[in-house]
Amino acid sequence: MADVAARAGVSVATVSRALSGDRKQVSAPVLQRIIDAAEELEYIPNNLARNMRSGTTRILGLVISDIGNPFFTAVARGAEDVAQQHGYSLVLSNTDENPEREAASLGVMAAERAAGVIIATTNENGTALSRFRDLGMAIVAIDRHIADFPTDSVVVDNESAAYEAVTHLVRLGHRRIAIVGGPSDADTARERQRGYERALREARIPIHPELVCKGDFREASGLTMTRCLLDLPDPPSAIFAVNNLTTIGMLGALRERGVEMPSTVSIVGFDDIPTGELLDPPLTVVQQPTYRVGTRAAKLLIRRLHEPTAPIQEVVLEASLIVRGSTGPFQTPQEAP
Amino acid sequence: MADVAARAGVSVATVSRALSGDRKQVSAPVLQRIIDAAEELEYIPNNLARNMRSGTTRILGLVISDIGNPFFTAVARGAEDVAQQHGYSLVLSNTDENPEREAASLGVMAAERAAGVIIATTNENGTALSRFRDLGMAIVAIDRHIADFPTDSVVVDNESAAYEAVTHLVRLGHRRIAIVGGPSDADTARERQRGYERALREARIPIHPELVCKGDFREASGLTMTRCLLDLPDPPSAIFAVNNLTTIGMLGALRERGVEMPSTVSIVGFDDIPTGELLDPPLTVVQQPTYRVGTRAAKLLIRRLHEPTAPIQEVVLEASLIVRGSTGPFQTPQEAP
DNA sequence: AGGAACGGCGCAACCGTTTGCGCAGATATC
DNA sequence: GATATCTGCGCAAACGGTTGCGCCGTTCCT
Repeated sequence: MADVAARAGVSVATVSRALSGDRKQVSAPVLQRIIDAAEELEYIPNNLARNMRSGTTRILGLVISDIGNPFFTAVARGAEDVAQQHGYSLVLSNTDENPEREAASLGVMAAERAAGVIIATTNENGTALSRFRDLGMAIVAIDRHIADFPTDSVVVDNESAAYEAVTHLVRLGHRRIAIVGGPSDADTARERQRGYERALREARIPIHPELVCKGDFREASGLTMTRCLLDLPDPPSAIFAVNNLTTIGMLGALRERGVEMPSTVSIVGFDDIPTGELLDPPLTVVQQPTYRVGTRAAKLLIRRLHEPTAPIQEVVLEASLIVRGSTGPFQTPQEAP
Repeated sequence: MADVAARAGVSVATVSRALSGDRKQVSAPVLQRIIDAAEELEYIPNNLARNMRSGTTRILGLVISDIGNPFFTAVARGAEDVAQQHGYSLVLSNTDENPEREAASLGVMAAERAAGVIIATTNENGTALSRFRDLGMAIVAIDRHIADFPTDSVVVDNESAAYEAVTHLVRLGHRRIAIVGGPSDADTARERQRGYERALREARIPIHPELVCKGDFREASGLTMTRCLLDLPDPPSAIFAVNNLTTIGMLGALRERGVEMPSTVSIVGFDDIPTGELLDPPLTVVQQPTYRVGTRAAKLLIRRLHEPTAPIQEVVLEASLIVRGSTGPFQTPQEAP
């Protein structure tokens, strides 16, 4: 900047004002000289210095378990799009659901003086999180709420969506409907199970404990839980899988056993998988507005940066049931080939 | 930091040395006092200031077309893993193959004083790129080389992989083998086509121009090109699709026309798709070591940061053909049902 | 015992911007 | 024509660390 100032024959203060401060404070001819000089010198402002002065950056953190999970991939894309539009950068951090890595990530964000973070927390370290809020960092929770304290958040109406999915199965005549669930410490898993239970209750179908499985949202757990269900003396005629990876594991188990969809068993998954409609049969799923989760979260975060005292906002997005080929009318085992 | 210094009864210089400088320059008792003080005050060092002094950051840029593309998702995951291991942060930027957005992204990285960038370039703005190299930013090219100047890079041996894929089809007895290609300004597309041609030439199969299509690596182009091929008076018995999105589009076209794999047409795709083995039939693909592309690129970049004058290194990774169910022996049309 | 070498610490300059304040000259006000 | 107001710009102090240099006290060597 000193070079630019010298070349334009003014002080650095004036250059600063011309390039980023009040343009009204500098006269037209001088402004032009400065712009030309900056151009010729290929001047690139140093954000480090700028940010140090202002005490904050235009960096947003995205702390998630795994960018490889299609859900988070779409979230990341959405968040980055709006961040870029508003002149922010997005830094990515994968935690693999590991609370220590999550805490470390937040530490990095704090050291880097990120303006705020979007986080899908493991919820096992509210203390670490609250420390960073106390530091003045803006926080937006996605997918799951943060246990101990309220923040801006954008979540999906899991209960309604699960209810709708299971009701769809009920209407097709199924009565032995299993749920291949998630970890009970994740509120998303609990909400989806609640939707499952409400749908059955409303249909006056008893809830059989042996049809209610709990896993860890990973592919392997979907595989093993489905095997267990198929080994039951009276296996379910329909299965509801509570997340995308679980669904993929489940499909593996069905293929392994040669079980046919939807004739032998109907399948509905929560959260779409990338090639869901190319599968045979195409998968019936609850489709989450993943991209919009990302965009809304980023918008919420940026809004909070501008209005730190605005009331806390909780955005609930609706998921929608996409009926494709993996669900069909109940057939008694005798009917099946 | 001044607070910590006051509490420990030393100068800020000593605190700095204790916390990040030469630990040997500070005595054990003082060191302990400083560490305790920092702990109690919940001191978080300000990287902005630290970086401003040193003139560089521990931020790595990842500039790609779309994190939603499974190829880049895996690359990002790999890169972030090694970045995190080495204490770097990864900032993400999607360009959608738009040269202007690419240039803008690089501008942001430069302003943010990123230590280096990993980039899959559109190659339409060598000038913008070279400017940033001249600025002293380390650059690692992935997937594609950078047109005008040499840099560290990690690419896949596209030609050999394509050759292997097409040779696989030849060995199965296919002679009318089509290629659903990419844009000719992408060297990955050209290399894959070269592998295709070499395989045919070696098998003494003439190259029919009507079986050589060119698209833009997107799903829609895979769809339309495949339709054209199927409409041919003498349609191909096997198709080689040059990237993952193209393959997905192709599958859509085949399903739409009710064409069966592998009996009517054999399919091999370049670059695996997430649920490739769950499809019916499971897809035969050339599997790229995507995650390793990311890790190697990040390692290369970090190495260069430590040894700026090291000779330029070009890493070529091998892809491998995964034979699954979508390719089978050639059957004359009469044989097919 | 006197000087050299060394270990441990503080002083102060520096990194590149932003911004409050002050100053000079031009313009408006009475 | 003197005073008040405004406009355009420079001076210099921050922001929060790092680091070369120098000072002091101790230990080691002869």
